[in-house]
Amino acid sequence: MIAQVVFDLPLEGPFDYLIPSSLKSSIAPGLRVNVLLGTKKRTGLVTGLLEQSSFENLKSIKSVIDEKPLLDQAQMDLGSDLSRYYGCSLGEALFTILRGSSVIESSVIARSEATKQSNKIATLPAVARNDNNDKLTLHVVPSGDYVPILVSVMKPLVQRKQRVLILGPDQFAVQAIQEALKKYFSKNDYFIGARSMVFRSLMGIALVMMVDEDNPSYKQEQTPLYETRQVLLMRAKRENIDVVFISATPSVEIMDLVHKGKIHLKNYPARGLVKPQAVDLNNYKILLKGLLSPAVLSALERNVSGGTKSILVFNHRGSYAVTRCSECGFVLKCGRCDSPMLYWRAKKQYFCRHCSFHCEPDIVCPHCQVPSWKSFGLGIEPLQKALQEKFPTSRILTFERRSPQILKDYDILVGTSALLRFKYQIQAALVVLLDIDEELNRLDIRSCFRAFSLAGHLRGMAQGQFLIQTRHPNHYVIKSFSEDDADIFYREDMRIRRELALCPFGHQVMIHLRSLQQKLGQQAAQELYQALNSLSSPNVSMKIHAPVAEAVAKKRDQYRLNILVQGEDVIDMIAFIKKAMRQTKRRSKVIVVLNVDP
DNA sequence: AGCACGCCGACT
DNA sequence: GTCGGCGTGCTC
Repeated sequence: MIAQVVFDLPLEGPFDYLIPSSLKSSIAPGLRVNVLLGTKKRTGLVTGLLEQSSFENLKSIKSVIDEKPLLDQAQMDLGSDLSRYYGCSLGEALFTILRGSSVIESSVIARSEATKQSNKIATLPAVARNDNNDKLTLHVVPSGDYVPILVSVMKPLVQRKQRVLILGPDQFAVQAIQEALKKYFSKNDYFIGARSMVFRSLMGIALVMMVDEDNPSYKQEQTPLYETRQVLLMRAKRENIDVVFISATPSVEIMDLVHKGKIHLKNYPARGLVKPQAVDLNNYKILLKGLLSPAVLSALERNVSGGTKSILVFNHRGSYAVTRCSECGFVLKCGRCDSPMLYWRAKKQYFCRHCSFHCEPDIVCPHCQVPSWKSFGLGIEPLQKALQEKFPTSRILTFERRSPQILKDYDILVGTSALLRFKYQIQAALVVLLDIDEELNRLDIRSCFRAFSLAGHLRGMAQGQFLIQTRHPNHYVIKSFSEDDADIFYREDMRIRRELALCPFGHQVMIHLRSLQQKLGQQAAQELYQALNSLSSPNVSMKIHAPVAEAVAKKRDQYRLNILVQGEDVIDMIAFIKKAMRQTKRRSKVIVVLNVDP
C-alpha cells in the first residue's frame, strides 16, 4: 500500500510513500506522518491511499503521529478549493486548516462521533438543514449593537441542543462577544474564535455566525492570503451549512450577493441613531490647524460647556508628516524603509511607521551635521496641543494604534481610526470625522468603502451629533450619510465597480514580488511579466498590468514590485499565473506572493 | 522552502 | 591545492 503525502511547503504534491506493513492498519487520510523528504525529516499529511505509484524507489513512512484523522472529508475538500483559489499548494492549504481547526478539540470530536468508523475519515452526518433560501442571511445593524441579534438567532438552536460557531474579527472582539453572551448562554453552547476558526470542523454545528463581516482583520496576511468571508461562502456551498453574517456596514461583495438573491437580507431600523451632518469645508476660509472648522469648534464648545464628551477622529491617510533638517531641509528617513521618520512625543523619539527603527531627537543631519529637526504635517499630538490652548481647562487625550489603552476620563478625545477596535465600547455625545477627503480621492476602489465603513461605525458611537468634514459634499459616500440612505453608496459603488470590472464583477490577482536586491526583483518582475504576456491569448480575457513599484517601494530593506492581473474567474487566473511562474526560473532571493482581490 | 551539487574565484 | 560563495534543479 502507498500513501499520498503533502507538506506545509510551496510544493505541488502529493508525494508517494510506502506504508510499512507494521503501520498498515494505522494509516488513513487526514492524519500526520513523519517521512524523509529529500534528506530532511518532515511532517506531512496523508491525503489518500493508492495501490500503485508511478514513481520508482519510494521511501517508507517513518512513523505515524496521530491515532485518528485530524480533518474530516469536508475539510480535506476545502483544502483543494483553497489551493486552487488562493494559489498555494494543497499542503499549505491543509496545514492552514489544521492550525485553524484546533487539533486537540477536533480529535476529541473525531473520537466521540466516529468511534464506530475506526480511523476512517469522518464525513458529515446527514443533518436535516434548511433547504430553502434562508441558508445564508445578512443582518444589517447600523447601530453596531449586534448582541441582541446573536442572542435571538442562537436561542432556539441552543434550546434544541444545537451548537453554533461564532467568528469575530480579532481577539478583542472575540473577548467582547464572550463577555456579552455570558448573561445568556453557557460556554458549551457555542464555539468562538477569530478568523482561523473558519476552518474548524463543522460536525455537530448547526450554524456559523460571522460578526462584523466587513472588518479588514478578516483577511489573512500570510500565504494563503484568504478572506474569511470567502472561505465561509465556499464551505456553505459544499457543506450545506447555515450562515449568518452580521454587519453595521456590509461589504460591497456581500451586498452584491444580496442583490443576486443568494443571501437573504434582514435590516434593522436605525433606532436611536443620530442623523449624520456633512460640514462643507468650502464654506470656511480659515481652519484651526488646517483641520478644525468653526462649525466643529462651536460644537466642541457646546459639549465642553455642557459637560459632555466629544471624540475627534483623524483618518491620517495620505497626509504624511515629514521631519526636515531646519538648516538644509534634508528629510529624516528610516534606514530600512522608503519612508520619513515621525516624532513620537510620548517617547521623545523619532520612529518609522513601517518597522521598529527609531532614533533619538539629537541625531545629527548627515548633510550639515547639525542636530536640528522640525516636523511638518499634522498628527494627533499637535492637534491635541492646539485644542488644549483653545480649551485650557478641558481634559484632552489622544489615542492611536500604539497607545496602550483607551482612557475614559476625558472631555475631548483625539484619535486615529485605531479607535474602531473599541467601536462598540466607546460612546460620546459628539463624534467628528475630521478628514475623509483623502480617502475619497484615491484610485483604489476599496478606499471609498473604507470611508463609508469608517463613517458608518463612527456614527454608531455618536449619541447626540455626528459631523463629517469634507470639501466634497456631493461625493456619493458623503451623500449616503447626509441623506441617510446607505443604498446611495452601494448603488454608485457597484456601478463604478461593474464599469471597471472590479470585485465582485471581475477579479484581480496581485502578484507581489520582493527582494533585498532591487535589481533582482526588477529582473524577476520583468521576466514574469513577459511570461504572462506570451502565455495570454486573445480568447482568455485577462488584463496584465506592467510591474509597478509599491507606494512605499522599500520596506524593511526589501524592494517591492507588483504585477496586477485582471480577469473574470479567479481559479482560471491563478492557474494561468502559476503556469507562467513555472516557466520562469525561480530565484531564491525573490519572494513571490499571490494576493486574490487585494 | 530547503538542500545538495557543481561551478568559479580567493586564500591559508 | 581547498574553502566557500552562489546559481540550478530536485524533493515521492
